[in-house]
Amino acid sequence: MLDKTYKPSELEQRIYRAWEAANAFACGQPDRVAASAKPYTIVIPPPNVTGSLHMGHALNNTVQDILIRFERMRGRDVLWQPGMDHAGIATQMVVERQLADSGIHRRELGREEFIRKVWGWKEQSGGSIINQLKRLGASCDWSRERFTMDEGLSQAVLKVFVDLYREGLIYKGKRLVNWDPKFETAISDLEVENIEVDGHMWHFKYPLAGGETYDYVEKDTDGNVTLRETRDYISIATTRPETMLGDGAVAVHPSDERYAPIIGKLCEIPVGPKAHRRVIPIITDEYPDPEFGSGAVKITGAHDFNDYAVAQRNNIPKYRLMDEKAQMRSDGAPYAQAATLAMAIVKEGGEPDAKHVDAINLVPDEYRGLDRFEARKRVIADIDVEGLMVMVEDKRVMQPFGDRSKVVIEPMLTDQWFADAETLAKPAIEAVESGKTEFVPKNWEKTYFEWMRNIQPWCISRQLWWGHQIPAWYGPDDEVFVAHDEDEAKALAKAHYGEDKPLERDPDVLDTWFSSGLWPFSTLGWPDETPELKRYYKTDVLVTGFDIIFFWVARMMMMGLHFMKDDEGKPEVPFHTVYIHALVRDEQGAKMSKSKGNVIDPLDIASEYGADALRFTLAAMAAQGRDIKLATSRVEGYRNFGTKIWNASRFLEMNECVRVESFDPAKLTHGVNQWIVGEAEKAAQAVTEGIEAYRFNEAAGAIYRFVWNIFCDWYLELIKPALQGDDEAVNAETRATAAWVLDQSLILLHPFMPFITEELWARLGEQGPKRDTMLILAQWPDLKGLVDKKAEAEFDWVIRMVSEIRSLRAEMNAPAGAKIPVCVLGARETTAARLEANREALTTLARLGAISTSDAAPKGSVQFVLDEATFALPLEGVIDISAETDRLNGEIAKIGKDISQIEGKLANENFTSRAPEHVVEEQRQRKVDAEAVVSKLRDALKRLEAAS
RNA sequence: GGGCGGUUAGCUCAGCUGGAAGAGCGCCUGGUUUACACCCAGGAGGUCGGCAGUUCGAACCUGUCACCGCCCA
Repeated sequence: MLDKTYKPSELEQRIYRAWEAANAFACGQPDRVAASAKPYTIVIPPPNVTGSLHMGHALNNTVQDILIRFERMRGRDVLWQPGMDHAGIATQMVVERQLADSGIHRRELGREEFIRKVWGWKEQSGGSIINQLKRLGASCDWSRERFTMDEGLSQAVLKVFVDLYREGLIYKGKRLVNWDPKFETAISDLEVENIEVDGHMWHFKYPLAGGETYDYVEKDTDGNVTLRETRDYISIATTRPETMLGDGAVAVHPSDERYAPIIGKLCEIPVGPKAHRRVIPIITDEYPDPEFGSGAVKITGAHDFNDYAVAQRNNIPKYRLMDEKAQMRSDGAPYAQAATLAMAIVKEGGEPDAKHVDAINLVPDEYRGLDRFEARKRVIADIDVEGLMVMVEDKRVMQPFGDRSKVVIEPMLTDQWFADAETLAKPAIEAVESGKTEFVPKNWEKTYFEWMRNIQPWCISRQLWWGHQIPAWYGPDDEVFVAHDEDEAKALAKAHYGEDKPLERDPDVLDTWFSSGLWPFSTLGWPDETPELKRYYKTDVLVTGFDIIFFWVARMMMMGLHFMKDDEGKPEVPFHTVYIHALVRDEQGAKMSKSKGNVIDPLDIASEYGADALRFTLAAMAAQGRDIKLATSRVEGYRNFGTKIWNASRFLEMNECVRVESFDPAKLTHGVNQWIVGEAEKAAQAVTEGIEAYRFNEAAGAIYRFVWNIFCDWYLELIKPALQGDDEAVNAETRATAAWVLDQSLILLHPFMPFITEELWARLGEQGPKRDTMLILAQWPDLKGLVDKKAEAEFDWVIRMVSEIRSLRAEMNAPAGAKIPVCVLGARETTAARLEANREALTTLARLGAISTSDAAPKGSVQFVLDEATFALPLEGVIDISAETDRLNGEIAKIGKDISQIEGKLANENFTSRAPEHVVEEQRQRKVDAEAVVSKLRDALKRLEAAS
C-alpha cells in the first residue's frame, strides 16, 4: 500500500541508482541498434569544472533531459553526451588561492608541479556539478563523460591548431587585447563586464608647440558666434589622465571648424619633465564627436580600443605604458632618452616600426613602477600645479572589469595568437541563413548574425599554465615552428636552418573555448574516425541560454563547419537546432547573483519540494522568448501536483484497479471509459506536440490539466459509484481502464517528473502483468482513434450539469449534505438517455435525491437551462422567491446583451459579406442557442411567478 | 547612441494562424464526501500600458508615446 504522501528525498537517489544499474542512460543499446533506431544526440554545453549548479543549469539540463527522455521513450537511440570544460582562468584561480593559503606562489612550484596540483584538485573537488546534475535526474550517458583536457580531446585541439595555422587561419600578432592585471593574462571581450561607475572627466590644456596661437571661435546652431578668443592651447578631455603619457596624437573631427586653423600643427603633452616635453601632431579623424567634451581627443593607441583604431588609420605610434601587473613601466632607457626617440618618430612620420615603438618607455622616471591609479593622481596633481587643468567634472563612466578577477581591465598591446574568426564565421553565418541550423525561437538568429557579422579576430592565447599549451616552438631568432609535437617541430626547424637548433616552446595556453568549440565532435572521438562520430554527428539540438550564444553556439558552429564533413564531403553543422531558453530570475525579475543575495539554490528547492517539482516548475514556466521569474509558490503548487498523481495511484490501488494484459482501449463499452481514453489520446497528442515544438510549458500544462482536472476531478469521481456497484462486467472494464489511463499518464509525465513516475510505475507494476521495462525505457504512446464523439458530448454534458447544480446549491446556501431532488422538464431523447445512463454518478456528484421527468416544475424551484432541457430543483422554504426572480432576470438580461451584440454583427452587411462563412454561421448558431435559452428562462420565470 | 524584449486578474505568468479573456498562487464562502487539507466544491477579481490607424472584427497587425528590462557601443 502506498503511503499517504510521496517523499522525494527518500526515493530519488534509490531510483537514480536503479536507472544506472539498468544501464538505461547508455547510447547504442543493442536492441535499438538492431532495430535500426534513429540516433538522437544532444551534447551538454560543458559546465565548468569549478562550477556548481545554479538555476540556469537546472533549467538548461531539465530541458535537455525532457528532450532526451522523450526521444528515448519514442525508441530513438539517444546519446546525451556529458562532460566538463577545464575553465582555464577559473580553475587556475581556485588552485592558486589554495596555494596562497599555504603561502606558496605557483612560480615557486614550477609549471609541471603546479599542473600536477591542478589535476589533483580536479580529482578531489572538481566536477561537483556532475553529481548535482544527477540529483536533478539528468539521464546523461555518464560512461562517455569527457573533459576538455582529456588525452583524446587534447589531440583534437592540437590538430585543429596546427591545421588552422597551416591554412593561415591562425596567426601571431601584436594587437590590443583585454588584459587582466590580476591574472596577468589576456582575456576575451566576452569575459569583460562593462559596468558604469562614478568617475571624472578631466579637461587639460595641451599648449601649442612653439607658443603658437589661433583664433578659437564657437558658434550656436544658427551660426551666430557665441565665443571668440585667442588660444595658445587645445583643450582635451579624458577620464584616464595617466594614459596621456602614451599619447601619440590629438585628433579632431574633419568638419570641426573650431580647430581647422591648427590641423597639422604640434601640441605639447603637459606632463613629464619640462625639459623633455613631448610634442604630438594634431590630426583629423572621423572618430572624435564634435559635440562631446571639447571635441578634441587624445590618441593613446596602446591603451584604448577606439584610439587603437585611430592610431592604425593614421600611422600614430602606440606607446605601451604599463607592465603585466598594470603598473607603470620601469624597463628600458631613462625617460629623457625615450622622449628623444619618440620625438624622432614624430619628425620622421610614416609608419613607425611597432617593435621599436614598444621598446620605448615613455613613463617619466618619477612615475615608474607606480600603480596605474596612483600614477593618475600624480599626473593630475602635477598638471594642476602648472595651471593647465581647465576643469574636472563628475561623470558616470563605463569601466571594463574582469568577470572573474573583478579588477579593472587594461587594454594592452601585447603579442598574442589570433584565429581569423571572420573567415571561420562566414560558413557559420551561411548555415543559419540557409536554415541548415535553426534557432528556436527564431528571433535569436538576429543576435547571432549581429555578432557573427561584426566578429573580431579571436584572441586564443592566454598567459596561464592550466590549459592546452600552444604547439608552437621558437628558434633562436624567434622563427616559429607550429607542429603536433616537439619532434615534428625539430624536424621543421632543421629543414629551415639546415641544422639542429635549440627550440623553446611557447609558454602560453589556449582559450578554454578553443577546446569547447570542438565539443560536438571531439567528444565523439575526432580526429579518429570512430563509429560514434559517424553515428551521432551531426547532433540534433544544442540547448543553451541566450547569454552564451556567442560562447557555445558561435564557436561550435565555426569549428564544426570547418572540420566536419557530411557524406558528400560538404561542411556539416554541429546541430540542426539551437534551442535558446530563458534566463532564470528571481521573483522580482532581477538577475540572480551572489552579491545581491537573491540566489535560489536549485538543490535547496529540490531538497524541500523534490527534484520533480523543480523540474516541472521550470518546464511549465519555460515559455519561449521570456525570462523565468521563479516563485517558490509555483514550485509548491507543482509539488502538490506530484502528490495528486500519487494519491490517484493510491486510490486505484485501494480499489483494485489493476492493469489487464490484453486491454484494448478501442474496444470499450461503457461511456465513461470510452470518454476517458479519448481524453487520454488528446492529452498524449498535446504533450507530444508540445515537446516536439519545444513548447515545454504547453506540454507540461497539458499533462497537468489532464491528470488533475480531467482524470482526478471527473473520471475518478464518476467511476466511484460503479466501483462500488455490483455490475461485474462494467466494474472490470472500469478498473482496467482506470489502470490503463494512469499508466498513460505516468508515461506522459515521465520526461518532466522522472522520479515519482518511475516509482509509481514500479509500485503499480507489482500487481497485474509483469512490466517489460522500467518506465524510463517504456514506449511512448501513439494513441489513435480513441475519441468517441458521442461519449465526448455526453460527458461534456455531465460535467456542465453537475457544475451548474453545484453552483446553484452554493449560491442558494443549500446545506452541503442535503440531497435535493431534481425535476427535468422538456428533456428530449438524448438528455433522457444521458440522465439514465449516469443516474448514479450524477446523484453522487451533484448530491441529488430522486431524478424525475415531468412537464410541470414543482413549486418554489430554482431552475436552470441546459441545452433543450430545464432543470428544476425544488428548494421550497429555502429559496427567496423574489431573489430567485431577480437571478433569472439577471440571467435573461445577460444573455439578452449577448444576443443584441450578435444581432449587431449579423446586421452589419460588411460582416456577413466579408467574414468567412463559418464565422458568420457560428454567430447565427450562437444567436439561435441564446434565444432558446432566454425563452426557456422566461418560461421558468413564469412558473416561479405562478407558484408564488 | 544601436539592437532585442516586455507592459494581460492583488502576485508570477500563458494566450501559436486576428473570430466569445486563461492558469498557478493569493483572497472570500462552504466542506470530517474513508485517494489526496500538499485536498474538495463554489465565488469575487481584467478600460489586455496610453493614443492613433488597418480591418466586418484587434490582447494579437501597423505607427507613435510612456515606463521597465537585457545585450552591444
